[in-house]
Amino acid sequence: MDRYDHQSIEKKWQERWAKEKSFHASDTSRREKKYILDMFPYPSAEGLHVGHPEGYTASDIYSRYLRMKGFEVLHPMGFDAFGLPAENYALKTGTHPAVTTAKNIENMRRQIQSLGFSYDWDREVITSDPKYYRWTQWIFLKLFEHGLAYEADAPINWCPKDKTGLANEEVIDGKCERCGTPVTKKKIKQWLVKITDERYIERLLNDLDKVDWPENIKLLQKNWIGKSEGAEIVFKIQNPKLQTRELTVFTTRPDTIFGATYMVVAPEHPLVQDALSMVENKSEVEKYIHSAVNKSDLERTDLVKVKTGVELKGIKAIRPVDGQEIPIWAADYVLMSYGTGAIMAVPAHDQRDFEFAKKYSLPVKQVMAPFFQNTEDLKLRSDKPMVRRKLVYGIVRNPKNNDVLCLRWKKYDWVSFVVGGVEDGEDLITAAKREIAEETGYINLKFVEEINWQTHFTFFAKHKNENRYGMASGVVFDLVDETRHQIHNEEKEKHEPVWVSEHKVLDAVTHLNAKEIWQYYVKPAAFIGEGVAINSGEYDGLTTVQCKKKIIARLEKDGRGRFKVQYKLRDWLFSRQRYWGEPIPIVHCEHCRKQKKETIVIIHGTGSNGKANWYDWLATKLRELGHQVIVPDMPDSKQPDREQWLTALETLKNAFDEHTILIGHSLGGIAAMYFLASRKKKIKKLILVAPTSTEMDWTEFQKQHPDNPAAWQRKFHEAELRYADVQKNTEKISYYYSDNDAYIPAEIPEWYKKKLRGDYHLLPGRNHFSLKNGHAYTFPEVLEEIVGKNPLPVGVNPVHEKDLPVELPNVKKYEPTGTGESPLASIEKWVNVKCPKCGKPAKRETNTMPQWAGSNWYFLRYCDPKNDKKLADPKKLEKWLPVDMYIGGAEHAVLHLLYARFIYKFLCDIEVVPKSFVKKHGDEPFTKLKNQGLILGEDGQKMSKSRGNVINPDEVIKKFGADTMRMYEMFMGPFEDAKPWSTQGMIGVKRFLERVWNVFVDQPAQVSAPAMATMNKRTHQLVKKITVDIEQFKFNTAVSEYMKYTNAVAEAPAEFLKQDFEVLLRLLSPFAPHLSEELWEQLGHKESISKEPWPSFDPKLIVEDEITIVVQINGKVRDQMKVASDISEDEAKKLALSSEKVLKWLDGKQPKKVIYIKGRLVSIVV
RNA sequence: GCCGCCGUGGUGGAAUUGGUAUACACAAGGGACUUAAAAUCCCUCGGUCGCAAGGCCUUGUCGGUUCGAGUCCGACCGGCGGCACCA
Repeated sequence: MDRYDHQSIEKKWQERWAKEKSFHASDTSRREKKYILDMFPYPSAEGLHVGHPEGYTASDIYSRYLRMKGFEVLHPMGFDAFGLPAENYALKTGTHPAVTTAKNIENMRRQIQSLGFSYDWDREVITSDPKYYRWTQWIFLKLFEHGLAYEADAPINWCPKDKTGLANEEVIDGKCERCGTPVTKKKIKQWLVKITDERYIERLLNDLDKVDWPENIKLLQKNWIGKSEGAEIVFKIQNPKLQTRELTVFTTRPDTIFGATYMVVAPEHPLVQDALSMVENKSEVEKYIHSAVNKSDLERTDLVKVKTGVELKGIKAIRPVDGQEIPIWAADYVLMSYGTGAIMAVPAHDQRDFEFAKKYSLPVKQVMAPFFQNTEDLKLRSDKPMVRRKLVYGIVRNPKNNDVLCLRWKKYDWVSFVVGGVEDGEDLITAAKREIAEETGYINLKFVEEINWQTHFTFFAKHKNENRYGMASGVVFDLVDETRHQIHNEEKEKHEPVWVSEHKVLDAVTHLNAKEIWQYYVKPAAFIGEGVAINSGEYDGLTTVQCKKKIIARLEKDGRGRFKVQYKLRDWLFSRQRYWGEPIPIVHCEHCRKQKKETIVIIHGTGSNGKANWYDWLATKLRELGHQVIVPDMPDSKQPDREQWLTALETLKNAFDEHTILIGHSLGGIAAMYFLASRKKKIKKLILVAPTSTEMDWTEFQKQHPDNPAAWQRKFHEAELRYADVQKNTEKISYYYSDNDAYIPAEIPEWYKKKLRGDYHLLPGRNHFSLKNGHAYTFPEVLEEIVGKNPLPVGVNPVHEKDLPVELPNVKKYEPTGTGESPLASIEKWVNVKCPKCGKPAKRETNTMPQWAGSNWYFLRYCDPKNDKKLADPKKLEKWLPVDMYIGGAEHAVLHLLYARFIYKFLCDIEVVPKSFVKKHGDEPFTKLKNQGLILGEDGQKMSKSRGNVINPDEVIKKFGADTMRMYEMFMGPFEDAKPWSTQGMIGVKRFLERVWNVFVDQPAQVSAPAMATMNKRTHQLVKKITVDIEQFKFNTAVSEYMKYTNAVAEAPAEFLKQDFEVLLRLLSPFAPHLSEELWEQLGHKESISKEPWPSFDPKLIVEDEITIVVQINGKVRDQMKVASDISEDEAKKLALSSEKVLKWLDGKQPKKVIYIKGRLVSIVV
């Protein structure tokens, strides 16, 4: 036999596998399927990186292993071929990106194939192929149809010098990668995908629990989604001249609302512009806003530590719970992009607000007291009464040496400050002074400061035989001189004064609440934990959790707020101003846009406002679709006056024409009718939602609702209402009512039915369509009535499905336009098209999709890569999905994996993936995920051209062979860890493979011996270990196991037979397939080793008959003994205790305890 | 700052999940074969004391739980990754 010539062997087998399509995945096979997926690469000009084969080898080993185990394995490969580098190269050289890309793909495919991976190349997908991106575009159309893709102004990174938009990767340290100019933000109209949609976001969060992924990746996604629960609270703004009457904030701590001492809005907040004309410090505000808005991201993050802001002088907000007026500031520590862009600042309980308040001397009001519950001997006793006491800590400092006066308690192991009760009518300072004199005798004290900080605690007061609830704050004094009064004996028995150095106070003091006060005194900070409400009126004494609930309930009742869930996740920016990407299949049509849209006016009911109930939700939805919506706050809504309301509506008269839809809820309904009856012109539609009526019995109403003064209502409904005129002045009437409305008796809708023609909709169980009874935040029925089932924005028209793909035009120039538009915008021939809706001249969308667009669904296409009728045949999807194992780099932990999950869920929802399948397998695409660790350069640094530590896989393969490279990459270390490359280390693996080869050369007798005897025990053990290691992705220990095994063979070759070698080759074939195939063939087999079954082992044969047991004395190994593996506990102990060494170590002493761990050790305790 | 992960010989790493720490490999040193080199094979290889038998110490540092800790708990030190004013 020849020398191990890896080059010719590897070439031979790669050609044979390709020719015979050895790794074809059959769609029709009856065998159980497995789908093993690699993250497909970007075809870069540099070609393959040594990092790629790590993941590919692992997945290849796993795939080959599963095939041998009898599974039908889908193991595909493709290319994520759209992207920036090809476009940048085109800019430089004029070479078409398609050409560059094709060349790079060819090279990379060759490199990948030279490693002998078992891909089914017939299923290759390339995202830049029109046959592929046709379906990427199709998915976009579906997203658009379902309201999940929309246009909005969004900021892009903009290089003012190059006049071009930049991708995030092109921004290095806040500067343009090419010219070094600081990057600014520019707002342009862009496409966004609504990944935050309520139909998806909770599923994206919760379904993480259903997948077998590394915990850190799941956590990364969870944090990225960033869910927080709290409340949305509406603050009234007192200045009547402002258009903005309200400021809505989001907070996770509604329980601290009484501590909101000021408001902050982001510099970009609309209130700022609105208020500008009437603030007293206009130029100051303007200056601040200008500098804040123009700060780059870099500057904003750089200045994290220094918060800046400016007060909007002359404008105040009103705290809803107690009507307190508080100032409003604009500051860039509040971000427009999160929540509502405005906060209520609670400096006592939020660190950022605290820093800001300190800097600008704003009041800090504590409303949550830290609470400590004492345990052990101070534990509360349920049979004793609870007494609340106000306490004060008297902290005395000696200015000469900075020592602090403490008390050491004699009966207990305590140290505290002087502490005592505050008597009724006594102020803190007097009380503290009195206690200090009584307990320590010091009388000459100089008042320094009151620590305006309360802590609460409970304990059982033994001396009084009662439970105590203490509320403590502190007063600080300086010691003037050491004059001391006599102390009572009673006090002397209890405790003694001790002086503690100020640095040691925290260690010395034993009471947690005293420590807390001291800490606040030394370094005041916000208390962000949970506690007990104080200074909060009727809410005092409630815990944070209780207080949150009560305050939210109160705000909801008042229509001033509601429970709210907020996420950090933003919508997915889905357009790029680039050439080399999928064109967005949309046509913008001016003609369609110009068609008149409806104006919608919503009139609220008694005691409500325009933001309450479902009004805001409906208004937002309608505005998103391009409608004009007016939701006026009606004057004096608690005591509504008809004439005032009609006057208010009269001021909106320009809004009423034949396109107007008027919605009135409750009293707003009757108001709408009075208004309509007084007019001469028609409107389009009147929608009445549980309207009141002139027929209402207000006496009965008052009985039912004693807290709701009906007098105003009665007065409102007194005037005559000509229902015929109402009917006359509207094209259509639509009426919504409920079957359990506490305010509108059931006969009222019946009465209306006779009086007004229209569509009457009964919606059971909806109460009065208001917040007070239930959670009427949304009203999808009315929305659908106005805009239809799947509303689309006007003038933005999707390309017909049959016209897909919208192919990229062939161009010569790739320069950006300088306006921030895509290079496609200048290709007039392509841009100008007929509107797919009206046929008039229109323009194509010129933005292209981001790279994620093609990569978030490619694993579906592998199931049916050539289908030109559908994205993929449902039957084939059913056959292969979900992906059983997905392998790739952790850098895709958040974006790619989140987007892919989202798109997959969407495709499940629209039944591209069959419903029955989803029901059975769920809607998570990747059951199991493994991240390969980074391969570093030989210097332990990240590989990079500039460091010159890049390893070229082509050279490695040429010199050492594909099998050696594959095995070495597995041997380097744990699959998921980062690890440095070592060419030296590879030599060890190469030697190993040569040894395997030489075993056949040197031991022909044994190898060819007839396989009569049973397989070696060592081989059984090998089968077990390798099987377990592959299942657990512990490839590094698997390789070491092969090495140990061959070392054992080399030591005693005569003990191993042909069948042992055959098993070794089968086990080795996933790791080193070329060598294994070659030797397998040389052993006389005709069929490929990949078609062989995976070896099995006999568990009985693995057990050694003789094992070594260790004897420990007091935890130290003192002896070893060889015993039969089935030795009993008693025998083992007896044997251990009789060992010579053990006797010597025991030295006559009797063992206290003897522990036996089966098959491991005997532990003797002396 | 917050969240997560990690720290074992000269190096990459192993350790049956709480049970003989340093498997397997690389490097280094010594030897065999050879005119020589490469290749190959054999021996040594955590530290320290000892002629030896053997003892003592050792998994970033300190402390704890346990018969027993690289593994569990607490504090600290150092490194890596993610997020970064998210109300």
